[in-house]
Amino acid sequence: MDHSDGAGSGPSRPVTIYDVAREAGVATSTASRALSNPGRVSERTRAHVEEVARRLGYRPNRIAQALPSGRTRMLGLVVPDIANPHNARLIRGAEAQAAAAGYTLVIADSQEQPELEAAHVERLAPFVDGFVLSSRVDDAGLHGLRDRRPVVLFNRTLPELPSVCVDFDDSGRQVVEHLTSLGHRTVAYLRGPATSWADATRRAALAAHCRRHGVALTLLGPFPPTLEAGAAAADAALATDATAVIAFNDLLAIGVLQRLEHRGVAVPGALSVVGGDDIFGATFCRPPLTTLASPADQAGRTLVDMLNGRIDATEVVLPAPLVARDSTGPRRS
Amino acid sequence: MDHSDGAGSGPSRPVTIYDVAREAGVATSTASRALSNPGRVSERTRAHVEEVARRLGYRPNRIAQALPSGRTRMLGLVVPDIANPHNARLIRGAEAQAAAAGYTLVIADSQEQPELEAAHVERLAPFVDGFVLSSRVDDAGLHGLRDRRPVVLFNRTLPELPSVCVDFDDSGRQVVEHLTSLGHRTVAYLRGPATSWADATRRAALAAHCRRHGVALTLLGPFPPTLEAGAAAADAALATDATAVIAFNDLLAIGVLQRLEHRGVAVPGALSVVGGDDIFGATFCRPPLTTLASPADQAGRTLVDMLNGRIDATEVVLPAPLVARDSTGPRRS
DNA sequence: TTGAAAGCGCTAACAG
DNA sequence: CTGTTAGCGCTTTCAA
Repeated sequence: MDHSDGAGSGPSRPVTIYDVAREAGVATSTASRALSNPGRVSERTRAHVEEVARRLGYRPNRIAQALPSGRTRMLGLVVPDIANPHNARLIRGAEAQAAAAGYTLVIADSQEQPELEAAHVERLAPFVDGFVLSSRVDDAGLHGLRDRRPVVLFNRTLPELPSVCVDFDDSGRQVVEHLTSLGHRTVAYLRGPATSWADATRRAALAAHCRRHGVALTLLGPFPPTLEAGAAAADAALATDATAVIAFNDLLAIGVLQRLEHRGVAVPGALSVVGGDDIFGATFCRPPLTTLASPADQAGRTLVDMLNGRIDATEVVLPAPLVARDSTGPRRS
Repeated sequence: MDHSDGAGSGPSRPVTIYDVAREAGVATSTASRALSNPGRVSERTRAHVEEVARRLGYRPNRIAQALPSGRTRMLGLVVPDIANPHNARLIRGAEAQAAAAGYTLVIADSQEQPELEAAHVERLAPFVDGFVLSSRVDDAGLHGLRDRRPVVLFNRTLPELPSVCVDFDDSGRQVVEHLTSLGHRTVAYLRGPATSWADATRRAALAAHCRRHGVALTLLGPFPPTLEAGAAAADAALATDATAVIAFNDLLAIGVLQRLEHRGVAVPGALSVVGGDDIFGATFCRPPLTTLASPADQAGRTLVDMLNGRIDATEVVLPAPLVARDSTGPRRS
């Protein structure tokens, strides 16, 4: 099928606003106003220009629009691991809200590497109006970026930067109380990446609540937050006298579960295991994982709203209720 | 034109190539050449301009660069479900190869909705030099897009469009032979989305191989390719006399496994289950899932190479070997 | 209400 | 090898 308009004369160039203006018999500025700034032009003209534009199949060149204004109506979202279902929820939430506001969300995966994250941000920056970051970059790097583009942070706080975080303190309390109610007095925390603000915060909250409840807390790691790292993490935990372990996230926790099964350690009989974000898999691993229901989708929506200035709060904290499944149980006697 | 910088008055505008040229005492075109077209300028000048650019902190305005050339060095990748770990592998592969070629990959999630996919493509098109699509859009829609931007397809073929597909025929053969070798003679296929080319192709391959081996094949569905849909799919399968079921993908297969356990149906004792893409979760669901090792990461790399013209093959077919785990076993007697 | 014209920052002819 | 200049397509003053 031939969609060209100039009777078979070469590949037809895209229709510009000049074509529309000429065809409609008005100035380009009038055409521009009619199309994108209705109200500053007579109704008759507007309708006419619009009709012509439609007839010609005119599509504004977004790049050209962006050049003078500097605005592209695109938002960047960088996650540390796109294979982690937890981030999929963040993405879904952010994307829905971005679309609702007429923005396009572009997603990038930093694979837990701060350098890769920085590279992505560097590349995307010229094309986006702002960033949602689930970041592994250090504070200085984040501050540097802020001068270029507006930034909002997921699960991380930094002075001057808006953020949405899980309530690590309260969820830490829930976990510790859950474990103490089951009789546990010796607990190990399996750390996530050293560059993770969430890990540091979670760890601190856990430490505080353990102290308050007279629970001994052992810190193990850091470990990569992956299924594979679960083996080493499980072995490390078994080398302590902990009767329960809390993992940085579900990926690590499920990996731990696999290793424990492999080593013949009963869960929760011999060891209780707690995860961190209630991902896909937490319901069907063996045993189903006790974890925290991280509200990543809502976080995504809220972050985009903040970036667009539709919410002017600067530090939003979202609850992450404990979901008790079968990987935790009474302390072995 | 006023390109002055006005010594310290107000928020410093970004430094442009004009600033660099003036500071270096050369023409803008010389500065441009020195920076982006080395070789057509004297070594001395090049070095000098580069030094000045660095000192001033010059960063080319990508939007401005893209306006005349129409090229942004960005590639779009749209997947039907970003929460499906299978797609995460596709993304990883594509991203790595894009980065290696100096491209930025922007990712979008169509949530299995053709309309949403079309909307994403529409929005991204002005900003990307081409698309990798794991598409649910119909053939006509795809052809329309092709006139706008280069497109390559994952797990779908269409005349005139380059594609990378899993070898559905051979993987179908492997599955059928695996099941017949276990004594199965009555098999059900749990369909995926009606808009999925992969589903249609897989189904056809399965049908052909079943016929060849004298196996009765029942088609059930279509079902959404989700964990949740697994319940209905399992129930439908149990209502037939099939002794083995093949699911469109692992998400659905794992959902089936959950439902079967819930209903007290032994796997593989009473029913064997086969998945489709070997995702995260396939190793630790109960029982571990027999499935096909879909080479999504390699597909991602190859697709990007095709888009960049680094590979000029037009239809690449990748093998997806059967991975036999514990969800398949001898037919119940 | 409409038109003319000046840029947005960069690249690419075309001269010199 | 380097400088001058004309756009890329659009928005936006500034006049009329």
